[in-house]
Amino acid sequence: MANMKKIAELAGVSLGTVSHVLNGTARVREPLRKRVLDAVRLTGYQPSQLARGLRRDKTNLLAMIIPDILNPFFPGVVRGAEDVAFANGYRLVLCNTDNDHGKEVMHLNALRTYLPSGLIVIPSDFSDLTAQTESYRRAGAAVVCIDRLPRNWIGDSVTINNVDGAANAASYLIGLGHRHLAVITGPLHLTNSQDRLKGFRRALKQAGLELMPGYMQEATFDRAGGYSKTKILLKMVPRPTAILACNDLIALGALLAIREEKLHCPDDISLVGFDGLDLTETTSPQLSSVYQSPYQLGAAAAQLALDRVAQKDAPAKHIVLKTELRVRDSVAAPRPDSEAIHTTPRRKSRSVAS
Amino acid sequence: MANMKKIAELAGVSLGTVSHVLNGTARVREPLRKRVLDAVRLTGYQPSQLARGLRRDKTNLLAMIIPDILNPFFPGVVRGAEDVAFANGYRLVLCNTDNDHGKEVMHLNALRTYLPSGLIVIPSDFSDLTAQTESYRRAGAAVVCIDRLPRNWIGDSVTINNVDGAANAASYLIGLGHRHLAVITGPLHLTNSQDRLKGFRRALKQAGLELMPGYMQEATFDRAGGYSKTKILLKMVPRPTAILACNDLIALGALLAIREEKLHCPDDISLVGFDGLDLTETTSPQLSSVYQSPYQLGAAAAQLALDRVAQKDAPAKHIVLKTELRVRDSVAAPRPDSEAIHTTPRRKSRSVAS
DNA sequence: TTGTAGGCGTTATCAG
DNA sequence: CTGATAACGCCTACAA
Repeated sequence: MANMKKIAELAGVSLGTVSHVLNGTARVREPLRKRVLDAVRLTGYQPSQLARGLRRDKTNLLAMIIPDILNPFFPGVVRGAEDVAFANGYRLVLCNTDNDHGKEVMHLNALRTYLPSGLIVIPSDFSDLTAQTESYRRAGAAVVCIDRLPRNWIGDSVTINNVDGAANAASYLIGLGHRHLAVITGPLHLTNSQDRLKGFRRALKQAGLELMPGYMQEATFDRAGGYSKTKILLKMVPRPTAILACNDLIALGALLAIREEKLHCPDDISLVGFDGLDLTETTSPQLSSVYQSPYQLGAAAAQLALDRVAQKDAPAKHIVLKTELRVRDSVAAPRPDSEAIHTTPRRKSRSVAS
Repeated sequence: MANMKKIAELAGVSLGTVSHVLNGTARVREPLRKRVLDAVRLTGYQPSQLARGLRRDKTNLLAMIIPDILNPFFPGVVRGAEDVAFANGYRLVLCNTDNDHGKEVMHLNALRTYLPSGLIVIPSDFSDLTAQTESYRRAGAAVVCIDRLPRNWIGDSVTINNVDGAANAASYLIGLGHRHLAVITGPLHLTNSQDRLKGFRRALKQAGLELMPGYMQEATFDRAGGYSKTKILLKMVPRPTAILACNDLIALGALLAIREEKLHCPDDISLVGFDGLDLTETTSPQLSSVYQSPYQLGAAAAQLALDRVAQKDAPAKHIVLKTELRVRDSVAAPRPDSEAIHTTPRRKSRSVAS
């Protein structure tokens, strides 16, 4: 490959001049400038990101650490980040942790030696990441945590309003007349799970309802988790008339369990998911869900990281994105016979922002 | 961060010795060796991948170019590649092309300057990539094309047996008694689309059936494509009794169109998808599909790339993975009244490998 | 405005 | 077996 030296020769100028032209780091007289640019075009020269990175102590790479790209929520996040990165001349290095903190630390340590400009992390759990990320910051790299936060996190972050999102969904169900609401949370060591539960609790409290013992089940954020916990819920007496599943995969598992128990959603039991993935549109019944935009989450994170690169010591930013309850066919008023009180049933209402 | 010089000082040896210990490039006497290793442990030293890459003319990065991580087929591919990469100390740089050849070329050119050891590409279309990839090969990087192949591709590749997969599905439908089979292909400038159509045609021919005019529709590989083309198919006279959708998203769109036309799958029309994504299990009816393993595709590609790095001039390898027809609820024998000939209906058969 | 030269952290060559 | 030392390609003072 061509390098700067060759360009310099071809253009009949010195190495420094080539660099100046390329980086606009000094005013170069037009004829020389043109000769350099011509040589660049002629050879298709592109500067070595490696050498440049070595010299500048920073590359145009953005490191991104996520739990698992196979979880349908994350591709959107990655894509959002990649688009913003690409638009600004950055590339994404992607790593999966499988929610394994050990793997996360390995990636964190390994990636640093590529001197990325920024690091976007969806933490594997609530472990403190300060030590690891601090070394990035010392190296001049921006660090942004998204979706959930590690213990003691005070740096930049992008999350969604989990509390309001969940509260909204629960309130909606309560408004339909439900009094026996159950919740299947994600792993409670994740801050987003905690917050969704908090929102659910808040809505119940506001309505003067109690969370019955056993009506709160903690599951993994996947179909299997939703399936098994729903099986438990459906056996309880009294059986809940509505379930808030704290993500869509859990809701999907719940739907399967409900179907398997020969119950009908929404007639026997209402179901609301969280995330609003595409797949909620193709189940039957179509799944109601608290929508959030994974793309926006990733894009905002990448933008925040790039901003931080430019403005090293602005105060930490905490972006909180909105959610939107999308009501579809999986919710209905409870059966009259299953409740003493019966409020007017509403169905097919449109979006309710939170 | 600590660097080799510091380690050398701390261990009281020379720079070269440190390098030798770290890379096993020369036998170093135990006491010295130990002192170096201790210094490394003490400082948490990690070699700069940038400097190393610059010197070696090659990094531990694997570049991966895919159409769109939002398409649910690709995350599996990426994950397979990442796992193999990670296990061998490599990291993945991920880029999306949106099937835009221009964007693809930009990525191709930009990524090269990071000197990745390998490049895994899912081509955006049938454009010739030889020029671009040749420059990778000259730089000593392995190039592997997967899923579909660009024009004139003679290098390493990993694909699936698209022809047999599609033929198998069509034969199965024919075996059920269907005589009016339609196919919705993907974009026909993609080799996988071409091959699936080829397989479909072969099965028809073998059964002495003809592909009726209009029964072959070309769509984009997404829900919208499947939806609109199915609408067309359902209006035809005679209406096809079975549709082979050349990927699952198309099948999903088809299902929606069928539902919207107040028809019933599989009673009125049988439907088979391609890919066997998770979402085929949660539709109703559950979607039959020609399964392939995206994870294996990605993993094989990464492995092939790493093998190639080790064995630069072994002959090009073309790995072809198998598919497996997964029969679920979306297929049935055609209605007796819709066909003169009526073969014995079969349902719920298990997997049929191809 | 342009050229020169030192050095970023490694690896690899070559003496000792 | 160990230690200097010269690149790798680029950026950036600093000198001209």
